[in-house]
Amino acid sequence: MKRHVASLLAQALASLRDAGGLPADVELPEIQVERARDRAHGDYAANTAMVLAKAARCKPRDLAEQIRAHLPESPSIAEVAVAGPGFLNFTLTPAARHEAVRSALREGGQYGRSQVGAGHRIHIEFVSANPTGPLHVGHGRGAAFGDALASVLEAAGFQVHREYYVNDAGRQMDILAVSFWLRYLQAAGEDVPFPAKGYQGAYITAHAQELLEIDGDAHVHNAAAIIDGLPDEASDPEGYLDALVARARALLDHGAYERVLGFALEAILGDIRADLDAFGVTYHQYFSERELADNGRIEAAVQRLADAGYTYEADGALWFRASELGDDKDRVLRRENGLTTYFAADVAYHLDKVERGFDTLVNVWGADHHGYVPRVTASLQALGIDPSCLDVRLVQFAVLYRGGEKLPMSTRSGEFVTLRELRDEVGKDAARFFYVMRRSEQHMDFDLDLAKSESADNPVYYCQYAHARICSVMRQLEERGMRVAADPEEAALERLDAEHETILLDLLGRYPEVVEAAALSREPHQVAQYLRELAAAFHTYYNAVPFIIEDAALRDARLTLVLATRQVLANGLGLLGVDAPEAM
RNA sequence: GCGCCCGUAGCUCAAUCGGAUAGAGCAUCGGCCUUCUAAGCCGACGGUUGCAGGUUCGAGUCCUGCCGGGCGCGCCA
Repeated sequence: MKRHVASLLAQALASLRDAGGLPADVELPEIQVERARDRAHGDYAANTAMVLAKAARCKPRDLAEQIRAHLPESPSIAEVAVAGPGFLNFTLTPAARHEAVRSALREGGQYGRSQVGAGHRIHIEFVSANPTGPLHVGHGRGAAFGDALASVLEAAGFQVHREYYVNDAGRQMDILAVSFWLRYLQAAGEDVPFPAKGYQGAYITAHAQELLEIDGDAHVHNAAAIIDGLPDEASDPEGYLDALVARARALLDHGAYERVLGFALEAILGDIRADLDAFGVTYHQYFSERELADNGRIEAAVQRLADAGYTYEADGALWFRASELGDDKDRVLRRENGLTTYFAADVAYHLDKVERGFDTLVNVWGADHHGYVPRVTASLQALGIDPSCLDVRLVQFAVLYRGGEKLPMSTRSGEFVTLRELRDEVGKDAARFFYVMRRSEQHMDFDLDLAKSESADNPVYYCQYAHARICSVMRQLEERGMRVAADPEEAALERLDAEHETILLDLLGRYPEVVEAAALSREPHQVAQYLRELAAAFHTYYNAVPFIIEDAALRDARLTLVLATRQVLANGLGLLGVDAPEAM
């Protein structure tokens, strides 16, 4: 409908220009049509006349009048008015308003979906937490946001690929393997000390026990052979850890080291997948950094940067000239010890995404990674790729509150709330809705007590209750031996003239525009905001007007409206990964 | 010190590419269940959009400078 109005305006401008009402050389602006914020301003408003007034050397309101006079007739538009400083306000005909209800019921789960993104292939990478421990609440917002955004993009017709980048290479994997092995040895009865810098979590101990049950004592070495000759841990904890890794590699031969590492990785990644699954988050692909390295893709990417003339050697390392492309400083690609950096892998990863044919790359990152954006952008540019294809969505952390108290969050001390604990406490639906309710760049306070509360204060229940209430109305209807006339096309929607009904009709018609806007601006919170508004409009209507009444035609009209509302609630909640229950 | 994000009602947050009188919820106060779920509804109160300039028909939104909060500034990932 919005596009329809825009096209009417475009025709009017062309016709006005042909008639000499506009200078022939004037450049016609992009037509901007927006939903009127105020009902008194009709349904749609256009600022065309104000934008064009200066170039046309004409007063905005006069120009608006001329445009209005040249607007073609439309069966959807009841009235066009010039208002304020020069707005053109369009009011829809009742029939056009009713179309939303009929479309929602005709299209069902498809209502609100569009094709604006057709032809585009979007790669969206989110969460990508290191596979060294369980997901915590810091990852939760990225998960909820990324998944909802992917769904919203799909609804707008984009072809979306959801991916999790697994950092399963490098030193942290060695530390994981050693931590895991030591816990395994302890489970087997060996008295080995556990390093302070190892991964301390109980999840390691639990999975190490599983390895012992499966592989038996195949990887057991006595404690003395492991510790003898290692440097002093207290004076150099990192060096101690590296020596421990070297010792483990030496003792665990014939692939045993890889076995332990692989087992640890699979176990932890399995936990992460299970958590995400229970959170309603799914991926098309888990992309392994190690495979990238094993396939020579990292070396190839580094070589491409070198070929492009963007590298140099200094201090024994290979550097990328990031500072020539907008970054603060140059960045190391290959260290003095010959190993490539995490950044080098990331260059290769982004190059790989582009080579897989995606025209847009969306990265959902924690806000603490923002300093990393310029160097990735620079690398794309150096590789001859237009960096505007990359959109990094920075997600701010949410601070959890319980009983008015801020919950401590520190990864270092292991004092973090896991995503699983959050889900156990407030449920998947509340967690997901709360996370996407706010703009991702906005710092957020997450009130656990509120998310748990079964009250009107809780926006999740508020929206879900609206859906459940409609289901309840339908059950009541059936109990009284009535049904809604089967064909919504036949419903006498012209009987819906109460203010509450007009508001609801209006909101239902807006839904496709909300989804489209949320997709194009990549802001899924717009859907959450809309759903609260829709639920509020429904609850108001419910309290003001009885649905199950004697007048069959009016009853059918109202119930048809209500059924369409239920459909839109379900569709919108679905995009956010929140269930739409039939009863509370 | 430099860079990025944020600052909107007492609190948590919205505000459609720069659009018309800045909106919700909570809290506070006052109403509404014999009637489709009160997990709901109605009303009242509440604002110099951190401060000062600038850009223009029009600024919460864009630019500059301050103030305040968060994050980042490794041959870690």
